[in-house]
Amino acid sequence: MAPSSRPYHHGGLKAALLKAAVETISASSPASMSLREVARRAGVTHAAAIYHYGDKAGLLTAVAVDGFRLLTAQITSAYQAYEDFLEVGVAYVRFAVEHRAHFEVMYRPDLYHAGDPELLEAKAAAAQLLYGSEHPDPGQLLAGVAAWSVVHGLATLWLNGNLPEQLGKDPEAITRLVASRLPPSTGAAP
Amino acid sequence: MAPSSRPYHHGGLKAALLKAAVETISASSPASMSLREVARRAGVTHAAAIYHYGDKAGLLTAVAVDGFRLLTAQITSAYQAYEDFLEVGVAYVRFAVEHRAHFEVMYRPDLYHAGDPELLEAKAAAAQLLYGSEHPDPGQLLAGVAAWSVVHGLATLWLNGNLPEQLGKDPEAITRLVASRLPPSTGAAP
DNA sequence: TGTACATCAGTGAACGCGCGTTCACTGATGTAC
DNA sequence: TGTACATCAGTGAACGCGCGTTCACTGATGTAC
Repeated sequence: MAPSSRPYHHGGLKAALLKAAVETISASSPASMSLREVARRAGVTHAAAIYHYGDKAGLLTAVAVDGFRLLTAQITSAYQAYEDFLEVGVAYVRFAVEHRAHFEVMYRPDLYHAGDPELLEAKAAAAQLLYGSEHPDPGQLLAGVAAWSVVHGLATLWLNGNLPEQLGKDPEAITRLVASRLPPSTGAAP
Repeated sequence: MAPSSRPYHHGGLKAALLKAAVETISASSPASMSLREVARRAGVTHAAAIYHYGDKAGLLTAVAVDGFRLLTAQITSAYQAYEDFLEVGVAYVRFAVEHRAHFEVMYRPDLYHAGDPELLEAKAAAAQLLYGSEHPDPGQLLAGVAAWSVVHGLATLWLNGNLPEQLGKDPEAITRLVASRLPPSTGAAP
C-alpha cells in the first residue's frame, strides 16, 4: 500500500474510528461527542462511522465495551501483582484517570445501547471482579460495594476537579492517603 | 391579577425558569437541557430565559448555585438533628437522590460559569461543611474527603443504576449497610 | 391628580450552524468456475 | 490464467431538525414633577 496515496479501503477503519471516538471524548465529553467530529478525526466521511457502528449510540456502546474490558484487565492484573487489597483500589483510580473517556462513557448508560449483549457480558465480568465472587454472600457483596464506592467517588471527584487542592496532584497517592482515613465501620458483620 | 388572562408581566418568571430548568434536567440530563425546552415548559419565549440569565450557561450556573445552597442547608440540619456522623452521610445521599438534577449539574463545572462569584461562595460553604472546619489539619481533611468519597461514590453509582439489584431499592438503607462494611483503614493517623 | 418619560419584562422573527440519518452510488476486493 | 459476479467498504449529497444568540419591537410598570 503506497503511503502517500489515500487508499479507498482503510484496512482498520473500525478500530481507528473507535480510537478517534475516545480521543474526541477526551477533548470534550461523552455527551458532546459527534459522529461528524469523530469521522473528521479519522479522515473519513461520517457515513462511514454509521456503516461500521450503525448509529451514534452504537459507537458509544463500543467505547463502553472496550472500557469494561480494559478495566477488567487492569483490575485482574492488579489482583495478581499485589496481595494488597488497597492497590486494587488504586488501580481502579488509575484506570479512571488514564482512561477518562472510557470511564465517563461506561457510567452513562443513557448514551449507549445498554442492552447490547457484548456490553452486558463485559459489564458483568467487571462487576464480578468488583463485588467479589460469582454468588457472594451478603457480607462479601457489601464489602465489595463499599470499597468500590470509595474509589469510584474519589475517581469522579478527582476527574471533576472537586477535590481540595491541598491534597496534591497525584490521584493514586491521594487514594492511599484517603484509604488510611476511612471512617470506622459502624456495625458488626452480618 | 385575573387568573384566566395571560399577564404580560409574569411576576416571578426568573424563579419559574429556574424551576423549569430543574424539571427539564430531571426528565433528561444536564447536557441535553435546552433553553427552548425550559422556556416552553415555563410558557414563555426562549429569549425571556436569556433576558434573565444571560445565556444557557448562566441558567445552569443558577441551578448549581441553588444546588450547593440546598446541599449546605440539608447537611447543616443533619448535623444538628443527629450526633451520628453516619446520618450526615445518609443526608448527602438523600440530597443526591431527591435533587438529582441539581446534583448532576453541580458536579459538571464544564457546563456552567465556574468562576461566578455567587457560585464560588455557595460551593465554598458546602466544601467547608464537607471537609471539616475552615482550616483543617491534614488528618481532618483526609477524614472528610474519605467520608465524602464514600457517599459521593454511592450516590453516583445509585443514580446511574450501577449498584447490584440485590441491595434493594432504598438508597438510604444501602448507605447504612455499606457504611457498616467499609474496608479497614490501612495506615496510622498522621 | 395628571402627565411625561425612563426603565423593566417579554415578544417574535430571523440568523447561521452542526447535527444524525438516509440513500443511491462507486471503488475495491474476494470467490466460483 | 481469465472472467463474471457478489459482497464489502466508503463517498458525497441531501433531508429536516432543534439549537443558541441577536435584535428591533412593544406592552407594562414605576418615578419625577
